Amino acid sequence: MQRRPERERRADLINATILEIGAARSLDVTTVQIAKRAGVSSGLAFHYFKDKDSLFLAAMRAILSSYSDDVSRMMKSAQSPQDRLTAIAKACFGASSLDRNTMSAWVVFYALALKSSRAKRLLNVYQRRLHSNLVHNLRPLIGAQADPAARRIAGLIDGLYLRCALESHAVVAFDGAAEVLQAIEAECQDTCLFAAPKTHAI
Amino acid sequence: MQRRPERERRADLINATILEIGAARSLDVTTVQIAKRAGVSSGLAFHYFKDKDSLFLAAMRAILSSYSDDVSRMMKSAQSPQDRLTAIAKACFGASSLDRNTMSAWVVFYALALKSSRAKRLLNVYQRRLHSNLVHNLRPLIGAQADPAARRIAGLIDGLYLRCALESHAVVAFDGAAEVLQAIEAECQDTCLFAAPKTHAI
DNA sequence: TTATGAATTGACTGATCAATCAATAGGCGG
DNA sequence: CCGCCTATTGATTGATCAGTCAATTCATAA
Repeated sequence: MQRRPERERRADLINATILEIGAARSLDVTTVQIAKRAGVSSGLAFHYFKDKDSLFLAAMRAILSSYSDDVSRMMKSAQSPQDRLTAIAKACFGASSLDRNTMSAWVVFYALALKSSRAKRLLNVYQRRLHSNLVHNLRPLIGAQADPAARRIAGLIDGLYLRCALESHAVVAFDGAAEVLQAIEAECQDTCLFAAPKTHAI
Repeated sequence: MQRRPERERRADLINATILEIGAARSLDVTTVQIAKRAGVSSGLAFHYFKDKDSLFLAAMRAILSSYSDDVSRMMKSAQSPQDRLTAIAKACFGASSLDRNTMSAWVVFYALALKSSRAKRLLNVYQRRLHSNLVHNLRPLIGAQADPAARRIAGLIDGLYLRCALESHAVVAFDGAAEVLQAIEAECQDTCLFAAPKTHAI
């Protein structure tokens, strides 16, 4: 019985939840499994989280905020709208987002958002941030077309990510970021203001 | 105890399964619920389907083949590649695909495909057919770029559909087909061979 | 050292549900 | 009308699990 501060225990349990969901590739995981993976008893899981749903939502929040951090970090060093769009695309398909457990959990949480309004609300935060990021950086390039174009780019990101997650291959064979950049370039060709930094060929 | 031929009973049960999954917005539906919705006892469901999984897969197959029929029907009357691409986009966001129960079930089945190899195989059939349809009709327009472009368009369709399914509004506010056509147009602008029939403005 | 309270355990409960199966009902040929 | 076969029923079983709680362990301060 090793004692640790609440902060770390919660983190352990959240992490274990993501790992178990990733391993099972669904929400069909028991609290005993999760607790065991975290190295604690099942009772402790309920000590720190009201119920199983709350634990799932905490795990979802963790994934979304880790993604959010990725985006922020990559945007920091970008100067131009073009660079920032590239940063967004790379963050979506960066190493931490492409972790297999994370990908599976993400898809599972998408499905969860269908029935859980709390999960849906979390997803909406992610979606709105992505859309706003895209619009903000597309507007200098294509003006009023930025909004509908951003909708399409965001949809494309989700769709490609979904397909990645469903691929069984251990390593993903194609570069999602490059695909997204290609699409952005296509969207901008009207006014020809966007030129992809380097990655043209897929 | 009303007797009906096997064919119809199976169809009833499959339909009830989709309705229940749609209502619950998840796979958390009991065989008793499904059977009741189909107007039979739970035992009969197991008489016609080996187990619950088989029933789920049958329902998934029904949705995919209904979508497939939509595409075929709409492609029939199309002559040019442009028209056929338009037909594909419209079929994906046509009335029968946008039925709320069907949309929910579709998303749920996507998640199911993560863990069930049988479900994944069904999804692969759909994905390959869509990709092949797209490539076949893009090639006359953009040649060698058809393949990567088709990957993006297919991803966009999945992503937009996913977002549709997550929208809570009873009626979907935006026209997915128009978005897809707009993206196709953007992909073709290099060579300027594609002009959308009419729907430019979203 | 002892007392206090917080962290941790894991056995237990009550509910749920997939799948089974013996019993019944209905159609159909003889 | 009688048997036979199949469709259909629904009570039952056996397993699973979320969540509870009384008991136990540990850290810390007095």
